[in-house]
Amino acid sequence: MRKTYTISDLASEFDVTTRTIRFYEEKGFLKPGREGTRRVYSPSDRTRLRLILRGKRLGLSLDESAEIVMMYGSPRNNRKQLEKLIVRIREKQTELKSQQKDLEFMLLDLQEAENNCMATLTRMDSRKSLQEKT
Amino acid sequence: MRKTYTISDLASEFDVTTRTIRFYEEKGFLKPGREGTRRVYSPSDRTRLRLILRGKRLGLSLDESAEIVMMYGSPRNNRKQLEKLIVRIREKQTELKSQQKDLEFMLLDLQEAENNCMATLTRMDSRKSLQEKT
DNA sequence: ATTTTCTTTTACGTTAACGTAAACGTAAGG
DNA sequence: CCTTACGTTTACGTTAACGTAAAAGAAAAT
Repeated sequence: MRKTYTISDLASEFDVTTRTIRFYEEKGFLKPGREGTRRVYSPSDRTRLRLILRGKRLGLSLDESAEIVMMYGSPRNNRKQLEKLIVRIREKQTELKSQQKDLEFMLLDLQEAENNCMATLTRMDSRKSLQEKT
Repeated sequence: MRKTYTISDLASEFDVTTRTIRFYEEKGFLKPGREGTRRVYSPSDRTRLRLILRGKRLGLSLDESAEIVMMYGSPRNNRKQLEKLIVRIREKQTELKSQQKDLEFMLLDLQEAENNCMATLTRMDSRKSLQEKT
């Protein structure tokens, strides 16, 4: 028997509100089953949610996130569409790689900032220990 | 003589509107000089803008971006504040490194998606060439 | 049985990050 | 001098991504 999840299972697992999950459904990013009136989420629903949230953490809009999720879920049949999809995938890869660069530079800047702080602290310490010697 | 920039210099260089730049000033992230009524931007203003926009590309809010910019601009005098700053810097570094992980995984997923697409295309090709042989 | 806990739908409210427009000043070019 | 281009402030509008509240049903706990 396949595992399923309630809406609050997912909400607490991913630390979002149920409102958020319902909102994603409204927008068409999730299509859970129903048990009577209650929503029932499959493992694949769960994966989709996880991927959408990952996209969000990277600063993508919901639409962008959802597009990417579609990308790895869709075994297109039509050749034209497949070729278009490949183009979009490569565009996204390029964007993300440029974002990687931004991240690296920001980390370098932060490292430098930290070093400066540490150096200042060290200078304060050495001055203090000099004073103690008097 | 130090170089300066007009608001539209910066707007066109970084591909944002002048409204955006004035908005950042309203929020206190930029404090350009004035020449009469006109805004005059220094190289350091320009750098701040550049860094804020880089933060935005990474999905940070303006406040978060601005906080980071403050981090590498501020030679604090007070020891307590310096220690706090170092803590914040390390927190940010941790966040960004986790974001790096997300990025890597998303790139891997996209690579896999691309491979699948290519494989499908290849299969379509081979079937086509078989048909041509009949 | 009833209180609490979870769920549902519907709908209005909120915040960030600008967009857009009005109404006006100024400076340079023809 | 007039137009054209760029600048200013003020203020209302917009979109995304939910938050929040109301009103009601169902199930689990006491």
